Amino acid sequence: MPEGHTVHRIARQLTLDLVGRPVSVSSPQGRFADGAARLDGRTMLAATAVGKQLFCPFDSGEVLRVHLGLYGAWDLYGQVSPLTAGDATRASLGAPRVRPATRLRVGEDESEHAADDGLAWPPPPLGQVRVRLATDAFVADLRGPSACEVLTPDDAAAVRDRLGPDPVAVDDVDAAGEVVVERVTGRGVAVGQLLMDQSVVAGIGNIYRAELLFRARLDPWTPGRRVPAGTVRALWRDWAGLLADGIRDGVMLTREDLDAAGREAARHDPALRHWVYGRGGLPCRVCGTPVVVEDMAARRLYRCPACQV
DNA sequence: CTGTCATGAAGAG
DNA sequence: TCTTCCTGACAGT
Repeated sequence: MPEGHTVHRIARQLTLDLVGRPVSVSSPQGRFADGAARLDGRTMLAATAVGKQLFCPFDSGEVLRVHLGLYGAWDLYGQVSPLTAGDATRASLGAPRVRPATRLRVGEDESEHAADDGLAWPPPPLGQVRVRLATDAFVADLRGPSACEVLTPDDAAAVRDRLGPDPVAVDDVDAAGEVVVERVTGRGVAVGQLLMDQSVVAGIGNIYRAELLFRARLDPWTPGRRVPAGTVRALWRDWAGLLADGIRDGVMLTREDLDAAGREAARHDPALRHWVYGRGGLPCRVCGTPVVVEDMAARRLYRCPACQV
């Protein structure tokens, strides 16, 4: 499910297929009925991700805010615009009323696949759909979010202000990096915990956390104030690069050691994608020492006890 | 069928 | 640091 790259991809998708159009907003499940009624028929003005949060301002002056949490996902149907040149063959299959089809699950491991859905348009909601955003040609169904609410622009800005920098959302990447340097080196909390703190840096989840720290060969338990500023800058730049890759490819592939063939294999096999995440007890890909799994602030932490110092 | 686990984070104490 | 919320996949019975 979602770390930062997923939400940026969703923002791009909604920008292509909903922004600038009046959007039919409903809540098939009913739990967002009031919010849906306030937005229904309004034009979506933008769709923007900051960290793991999605903000969609409407011409009513209100802002839809969505956070997927641990389980949230979007299902897309109909004429789904290609996000990158690479998927160009697989978009908009035919006229929606005749051949709805492309169901594209975004949020899980993003193995997006088209599936023939039958004949009905609009497609019947699958599962508990909190909100449906629809045009004649495109449907986006949101299931299982931890947050889905309508905010005033001020309240939306307040939420954004509580977040640390997101490399994709900031104007000046280097200046934003200095903010992260201050927020990491100013505290005694473990750096592994600080990278997961959305008010320090936005968008990093458990997988990127483990992988960024391995790539830096840095022990996650190092207190923030013991991490050299240059190391934090390098972590920030690495995060910016990994996020850009994830947005482009739709996959969290964090191994820079793979050649083109290796990367292609890893795209299809989650077991090949990471250095340490999910590899507890397995040999470190660099030194062979078993990867350690332990708890850090109630989340699973993966690290190589030999490489990361 | 049940139990377990998961890429998140708010809120209580 | 613990509990709670939300959903789905999968392993085991």
